[in-house]
Amino acid sequence: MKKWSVDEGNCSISYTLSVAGGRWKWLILYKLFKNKVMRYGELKRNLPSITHKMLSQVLSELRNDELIERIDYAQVPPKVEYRLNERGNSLIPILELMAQWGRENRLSEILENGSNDNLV
Amino acid sequence: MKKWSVDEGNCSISYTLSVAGGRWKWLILYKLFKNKVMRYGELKRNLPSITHKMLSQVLSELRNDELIERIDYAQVPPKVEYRLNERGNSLIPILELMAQWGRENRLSEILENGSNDNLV
DNA sequence: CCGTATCCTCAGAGATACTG
DNA sequence: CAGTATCTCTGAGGATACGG
Repeated sequence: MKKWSVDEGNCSISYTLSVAGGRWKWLILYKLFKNKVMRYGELKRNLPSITHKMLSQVLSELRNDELIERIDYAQVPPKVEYRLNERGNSLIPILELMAQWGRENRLSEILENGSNDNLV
Repeated sequence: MKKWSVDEGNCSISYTLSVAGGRWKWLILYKLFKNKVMRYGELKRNLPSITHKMLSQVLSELRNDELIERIDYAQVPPKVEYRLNERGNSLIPILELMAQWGRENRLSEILENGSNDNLV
């Protein structure tokens, strides 16, 4: 059985989750959306608790699912950039709503433990 | 380390994912949105590959995160219903976009293997 | 700097049985 | 019917090293 079934519940939302689900994908897509284009190491630094292996694995999956584009400058030392492609860009409305919902619904926690400014 | 960090990347989208992330939550929220109110067994039947334990665990988490409401009719045999509460309803725009994106972007696969009608 | 391969661990998910 | 507890075990994910 495939872990993130494309058809679970005969529901089109399952397909969306099958390409963008999991712990990291939405987050990475959002980072790429906000920064337009990012290098591998830049992404890594922006996601403190992702591991090397995880990041390259997830980037590879996103590429296979045709959501991002990989630009290899074929130089030494290597320089590789990632950006959303057209299909990836079509997810932006979802990303923006998710971010907006997060901002609005964290209010309670912010009131508890103080400063959580400068969130993107 | 908490698995779905609320703050990963200092990004408000992380909070959204911390309450609605994972393999099942968006899907369950979507089912509740479409059907307004569902019994436990009804949900179970609608999600073929979720296990008994998983479903009750996830429902419990959604309840703890104040996204759904549990109505116990306190009768024998038991009858329990679930529905989105107000906070849960505020996720509907996201759910609708996800479903829409899924419908539109599955086209390629549909063209390959034929009939995929009647998807919600 | 970027990416992959290998090994290994442990937490998450399944199976099953039990209770109200 | 709805939910919990226990036990087991698999495989996702971490650490590490190597390679282009």
